[in-house]
Formats: sequence, structure tokens, C-alpha cells
Amino acid sequence: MLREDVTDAIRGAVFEELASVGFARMSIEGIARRAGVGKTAVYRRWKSKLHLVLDLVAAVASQGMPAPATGSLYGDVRAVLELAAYALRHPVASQVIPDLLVEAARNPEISDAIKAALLDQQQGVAAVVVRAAVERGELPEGSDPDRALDLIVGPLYWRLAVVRGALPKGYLDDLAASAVRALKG
Amino acid sequence: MLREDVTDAIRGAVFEELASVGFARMSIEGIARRAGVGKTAVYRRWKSKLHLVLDLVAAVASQGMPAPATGSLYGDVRAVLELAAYALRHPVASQVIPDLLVEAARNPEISDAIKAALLDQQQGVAAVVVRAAVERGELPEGSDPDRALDLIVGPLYWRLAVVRGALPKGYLDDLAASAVRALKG
DNA sequence: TAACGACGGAACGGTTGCGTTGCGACGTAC
DNA sequence: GTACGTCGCAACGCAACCGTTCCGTCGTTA
Repeated sequence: MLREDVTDAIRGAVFEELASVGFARMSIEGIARRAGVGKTAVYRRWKSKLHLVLDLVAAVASQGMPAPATGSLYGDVRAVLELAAYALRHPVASQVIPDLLVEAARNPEISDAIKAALLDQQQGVAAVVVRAAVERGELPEGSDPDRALDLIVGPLYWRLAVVRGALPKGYLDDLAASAVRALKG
Repeated sequence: MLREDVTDAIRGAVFEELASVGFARMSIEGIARRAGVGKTAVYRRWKSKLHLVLDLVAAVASQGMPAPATGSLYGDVRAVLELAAYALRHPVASQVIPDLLVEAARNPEISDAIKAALLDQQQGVAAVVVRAAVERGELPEGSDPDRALDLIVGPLYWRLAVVRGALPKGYLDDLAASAVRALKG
């Protein structure tokens, strides 16, 4: 039986290594070193660093992402932004997520995994939020959830993950209001 | 005298190599191979792959980015989106830009260079556009250019560079209208 | 025509990571 | 108490790339 504490140590090391050097530079030797573990222990569990990362991403995907139901479009949008901002301000996640998203452009397997773990989740949330808003009469029939996602998450991702700028107090409120304004019409 | 055609061949190879494998995996051997050039020719010009890329990015930065002046906020926003979409749909640029942006999170020198070549340029354009709109009375006094940039470029970058989805006909028009709606208020 | 310098190419020793193998130590199951 | 499997560790041969050096070729300049 494989020891679970060793498995956990490796998983943790992968996260840290992914955050500090990125997928491209990450090596199994480095992971084992950081985990305080022999290379053997890693290869006994995964075939390559790709499988390691795919496994990790799949674990994240399986958690699922809850769709907000605050009763108003603004409230729902604000909740989505809160969750996204929390993730993108996390020191590890804010390095890992953009890194894997870029890597996904070159590797179809990573692309599929990330898609399932992040994008599909978010698109699902967006679909729920938009549908609720349509039923409430806040948005017109036939509103496009993908466009909604662009308008809601795009500006935040741009600021936090691309420009890597600060997030002034009240900015999420403003962004939510702006997104709602953009969506209606 | 260094031969200019060789220099150009190397520069071109760097772009292609950057697009196909990314900065992290890029090697000087690979660049020389792709350029059909000896390693010597590369080292005679640049100290490392970092200097190579910094030089390239600086060249882009020096070109400058023109600020639109269409006479309306919608027109200006639409023009900015057109330019951004053109770059982000270019097969090479759409790989290189996100790659370097992610690399910038780990390397201060790349960060500075990218900032000067892309972000500062865009922020300058945003500042001009916002000021013009304020003078026209389309936007309230004290509107934040950075927030404007988030709302204008964010959704497009999200769709083209992150999700890597298609760009439906008329989407840029819609995005421009949405951004204007978001900005006013 | 002679001198110079950049050229491509090949080789250098050194480093890093690959994926594999063999080792003795430890813990658990039977 | 014996057998088994995982453990960390060290070493293996192999490959890629590092940055440097030397070579013979070629084009330009004087």
C-alpha cells in the first residue's frame, strides 16, 4: 500500500513548484527534492509531470463550483467576483492558474483538464446566473452566458492576473455594477 | 561589422521559438538551429536569451501605440478593441504575449519591459480616450482610466487569450457598446 | 593582394534532468 | 518470525543545453 502522507507531500510539492517555477521549468527531481522524497516514490504513482498535474487539476475540477443565488443579478455577479478575486489574490493560485492557462494553449491534455476544472465550471455558473436573471426579468430573453462571463470575469482577470495591479477598496462593487450595466441592453 | 541579415534571421527565429515553445523552454541552441546560424552569431550579439527577448520587446515598445480620436467614446473604444483583437488573433502574437505576461510575474526585468511595451502604452491610450470623453461630456469628471482599460480590454483578452474562444461576427461592436455602458455611471 | 572580421560548424567540459535499477532499512500482514 | 512492499538514497547511461574555443571559409576593406 502506498503511504498516503508521502502522496500528500508530493501533491503539495507540485503545487509549490508549479507556483514558483511554472509547469515548463518544473522537474520531477525538483518535486521530489521539495517533498523530501525519493524520485522512486513519485514514479511509483505517476508516469510523468504531465500526469501529476492532470491529476491535480482533475482533483480541483471534482470539487465543483457553487452557483450563487442571491435573488438579484447584481448580487450574483458580486458573489462570482468575490470568489474569483479570492482565488486570483491567493499567492499560489495566482501563479498557478495563469501559468497553466498559458500552457494549455500548447498542450491539448492540459487544455482539456483546465477546461473541465475552471472554464466549464464558470460557464455553468454563468449559465445559471443568466437564466435566473432572465426569469426575474432583469435580462432579456436569449442573453448569452458566454458574453456575460467575458464581461464579468474579464476585467478582474485582466487587472489581477495580467496587469497584476492592486484592487482598490470598493472596486469589486464597482465592477459588479459596471458588469450589470454592460449586460443590460 | 555584424551582418544585418543574420541579425534579422535570429530575431525572427526568436519570435517563432517564443511562440512555439515559450520563453521557459526556449534555448539558444534552438534559436540558432531555427535561424540556420551558428551559436557564435547569437552570442556575438546578445549575452543570453533574456537579453534577446528584452531587446525584442523594447523594439516593440519603441514603435508606440496610436491613440484613436474618432470623436465619440464608442468610436474610440471600438478602435481600441479592433487593434487589440487584431494582435490577439495573430497566431504568433497570441502565443507570445500571454507567455511573456506570465513570465513577467516571475522575472522583474521581463515585467518592466512588458510594462513599457504594452501596459504603459495601453494605459496612455486609455488616458487619452477617457480625457477626450470627459471633455466631450460623455464621461463624468474624474473617471479612472485604469478602470476604463479593465472594462474595455479585459473581456476581449479573457475570450481570446484565456478561454481561446471564437469571436462571433458583431462581437466587437457589442463589446464596445457594453464597455461604454459600463463606463457611464 | 593582403589583412581583417564575421560566418557556420564542430567540439569542448560542465550542469541538469530524464527514467531505471539496486540497495539496506523500516513497517505491516500473515 | 518470515515475507512482502514501500521507503529514501545513490548511482546508472542518456540526452539536451550551457557558454567557450578553435577551425576553415568567405566577403569586404585597404
